[in-house]
Amino acid sequence: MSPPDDRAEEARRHAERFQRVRAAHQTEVAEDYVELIAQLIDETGEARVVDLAGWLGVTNATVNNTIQRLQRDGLVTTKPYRSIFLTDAGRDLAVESRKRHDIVREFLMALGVDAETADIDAEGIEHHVSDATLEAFATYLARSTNTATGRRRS
Amino acid sequence: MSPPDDRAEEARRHAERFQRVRAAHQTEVAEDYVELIAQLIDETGEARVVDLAGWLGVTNATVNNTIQRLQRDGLVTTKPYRSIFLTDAGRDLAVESRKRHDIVREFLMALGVDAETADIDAEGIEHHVSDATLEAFATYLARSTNTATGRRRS
DNA sequence: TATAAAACTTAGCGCAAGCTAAGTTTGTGT
DNA sequence: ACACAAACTTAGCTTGCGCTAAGTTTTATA
Ligand SMILES: [Mn+2]
Ligand SMILES: [Mn+2]
Ligand SMILES: [Mn+2]
Ligand SMILES: [Mn+2]
Repeated sequence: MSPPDDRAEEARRHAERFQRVRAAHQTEVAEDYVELIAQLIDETGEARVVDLAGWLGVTNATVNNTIQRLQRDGLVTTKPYRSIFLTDAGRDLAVESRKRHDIVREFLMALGVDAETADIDAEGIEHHVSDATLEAFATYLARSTNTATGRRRS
Repeated sequence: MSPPDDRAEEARRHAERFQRVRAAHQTEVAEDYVELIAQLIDETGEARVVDLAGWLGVTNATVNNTIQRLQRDGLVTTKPYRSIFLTDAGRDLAVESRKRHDIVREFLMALGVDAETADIDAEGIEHHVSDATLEAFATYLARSTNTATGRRRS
């Protein structure tokens, strides 16, 4: 059973999965940054380097480097010594990331995970959840919300 | 409401979460490698560089570099031009990673995610699931297995 | 308004993780 | 046994993403 060809095919698919994970890692920092930038702008009026550094737990210099990459990639704009703004693409990515992040966090809590743990785990998990899985999370969430509200499923 | 002190405290905790995610990323490659090495040894008798490269979707040279790091970190042993072995620490990490990986994958499938998507997402999610969350996944899994077997919850 | 503090940038570094190209060793088949 | 193929290693490169230290600009305050 399982001739070498099947085995090779299995390896190929396995490798494909890893390539997807590696790709996700490349967009991860961008997602976290734009999400945070959007939040800071909404809540405080502006996103400054020093704030991002404080909220992310990295140095100002690191934020600067990253912002340059994000600018290169068309997600933010900024002028020397001025605060950071999102481009349309950046704002879109921020909204999508935020939505995803919230669903993951709420899903974990609905499953019975405590809030602090849900916050921690969601920060990492959010970047590895496909649309299909997010859909499944949202469905579970809707059902458990209904249940909690007193409704019952058929 | 929410004086600056509360805000600063919120930022501190937010930063802490990111530091945890960054830490998880540093162990991620090691986990995937030892898990795969264990599997190859179990299924084929040995783990060779060329096989790892094929299953991971990277070049032989990359595998070599990584194996050197893993050896430096005490997870594997290997001699020039020979195949790769796990140390006790490596084997322990492999077993734990495999268990975690399986629970995540089965949990996603139990939630209604198709097998291929579950395989892809689990490959990334597994590294960001705390013990508490894994516990919650396992609990859900046990419950849904019972349900599928015909039993009903009280 | 001058000075000090805070914020921001730049320079220069390190490590992880990928790559290609070239060389070495091992294993196979005739 | 030899030749060739396959496997493995090495050298040298790139990018991402962290850091510290030093310099520049802006903002606050005395
Ligand atoms: Mn997020
Ligand atoms: Mn995140
Ligand atoms: Mn795994
Ligand atoms: Mn993985």
